[in-house]
Amino acid sequence: MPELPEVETVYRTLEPRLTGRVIVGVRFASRLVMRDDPDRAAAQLRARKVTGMRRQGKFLIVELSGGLTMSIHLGMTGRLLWNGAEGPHTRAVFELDRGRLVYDDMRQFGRIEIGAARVWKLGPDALSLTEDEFVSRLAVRRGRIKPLLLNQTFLSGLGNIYADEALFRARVHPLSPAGKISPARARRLWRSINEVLKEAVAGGGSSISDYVDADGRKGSFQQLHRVYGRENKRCVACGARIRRIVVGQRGTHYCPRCQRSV
DNA sequence: TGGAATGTTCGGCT
DNA sequence: AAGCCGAACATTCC
Repeated sequence: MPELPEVETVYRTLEPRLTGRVIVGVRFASRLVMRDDPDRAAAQLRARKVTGMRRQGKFLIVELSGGLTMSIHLGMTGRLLWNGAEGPHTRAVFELDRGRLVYDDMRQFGRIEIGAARVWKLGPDALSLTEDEFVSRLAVRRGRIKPLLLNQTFLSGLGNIYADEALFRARVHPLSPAGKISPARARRLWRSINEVLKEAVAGGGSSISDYVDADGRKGSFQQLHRVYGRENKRCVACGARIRRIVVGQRGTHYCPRCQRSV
């Protein structure tokens, strides 16, 4: 479900509802999603006020009174639903003084943690990194560009969909050695990343299978994907067949005619 | 039945 | 050290 645009959309729909609310009760229903002692974690959260919220990469960070922080990663199928109904995959419920927040996660790859330990390890957010910074960080890298874009310590927020979409827009082959991409093309890639992320946020994210925002609404950006999920379809730019290969164990979609700079 | 799915982490190897 | 690979995590869908 969640790459930067989807998490940003959840953030935007949730932040106005959550800020200022007081947590009156917490229930964790999964030891996978909450790895610490769930009773202890619930006790730590209870009676705290939400003082603010932010997003870094694919993490949502909830700031609480008393200096406590809770970080939430939606994994692959996590959903945060404002006043949502509980279902078979509900893994946590936060009761607030007004309203409730339901965390639903079919595959349970998501995590809710007290503190922000994993957030400190992230690289710069994909939407806050400057063009010059991106180009210089890229130049010293040895590996291939696609796995690098998915590496959250290099850049945080990009996932499989937007990595493929950004590479297509910049006409960069996913197997290109990152350090050998010319500065001009690296700048174009930075602009493509920014462009596709901002357009996706404007479209409310991509709903491939089950992503919805905190109000249960689907995104629309999947309709504008140019390569992701379009294997064997015509390239929107040149008409060639979109190809799917596996890179770093992830399905990777690209146009063999447009993306030649290996 | 096998494979794939918007993600991350860990161990092993070079 | 960096980077690559495979496996693992859990569940559903085609």
